[in-house]
Amino acid sequence: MPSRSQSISIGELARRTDCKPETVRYYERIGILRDALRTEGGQRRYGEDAVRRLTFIRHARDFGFSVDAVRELLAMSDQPDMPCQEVDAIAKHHLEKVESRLQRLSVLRDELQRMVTQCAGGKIESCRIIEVISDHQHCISETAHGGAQDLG
Amino acid sequence: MPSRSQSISIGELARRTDCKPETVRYYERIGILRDALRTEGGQRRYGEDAVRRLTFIRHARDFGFSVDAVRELLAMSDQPDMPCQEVDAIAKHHLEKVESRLQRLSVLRDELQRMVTQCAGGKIESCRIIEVISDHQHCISETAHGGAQDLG
DNA sequence: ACTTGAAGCTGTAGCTGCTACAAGTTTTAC
DNA sequence: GTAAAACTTGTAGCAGCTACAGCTTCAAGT
Repeated sequence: MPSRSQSISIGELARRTDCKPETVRYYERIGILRDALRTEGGQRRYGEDAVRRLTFIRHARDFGFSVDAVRELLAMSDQPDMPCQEVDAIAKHHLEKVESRLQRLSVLRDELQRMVTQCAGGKIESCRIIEVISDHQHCISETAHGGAQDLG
Repeated sequence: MPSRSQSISIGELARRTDCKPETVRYYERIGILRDALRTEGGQRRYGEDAVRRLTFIRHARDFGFSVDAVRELLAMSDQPDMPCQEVDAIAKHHLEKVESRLQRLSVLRDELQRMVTQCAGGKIESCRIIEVISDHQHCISETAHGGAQDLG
């Protein structure tokens, strides 16, 4: 059983784990945070265990693990006696994805760098950037770059 | 005026630009592809100009430009007499985003690499990976890694 | 000319991972 | 006791497509 004192409000939990109350409710809805205890008036109250669990979730998300991966990691961390091969596999798989993304992004960077430096600053008609986008022939790599979504 | 022969079907257009008919319709709906001519029966028919425009769009997307950026780039490429400063600005801005993303991803890779290599392969209880995710103290960088979404 | 099957049409819902309302209720502090 | 802050649920929105369902049209073969 978790700690006796279930006195943390959703707002405080959010503050302590650097996220928003909406996100906490979202995690509850999709089932990676357990349903919270409620006050008589129906508000959620949490204990320290929830802080730990949510910290884990947020941290794993920071590492770029998908919510599904986080779900698996959580399930595993709830089974401390099991061997950690699967944890290892998930992490390695993720690492591979990060590495391949890194590869593609750096090709992209080179391509962009090249096209920016080659722009002579004249008319659009003769702009190197527009030219390169118009015609893949101008690219270094023959294959698609694979996009670069979510660069926020 | 574009070419006289508007005889390319949406499927063929999609094939020639390496995307799907749904995507073409989507681009039309959001207004970056002009409304196509229609057969009597209501099917879309395109000319070579549409192939060029869609190629531009897809290629710009491959470079990671957002749809909004693509919209601006298209508007500019339609004005060949204008100076290309703005094109340049968009590309540079994008390059910066790619570079900062690269930075963060490589920090992430190092972190992941470290945690994978340190995993001794025992029980979850003592698994380095779970440990690191649980406690940010174990990380090299003090700040958040910023996520690594969409690594597909 | 007729049939068949592929390809097209519209409209809507789904994906990820939240975020942002609106309209009402509860808690907290004074 | 009251006012403000924080909470509640439910729903819709973001990007950039993708995937249906249920129907229509087109192109090719006979």
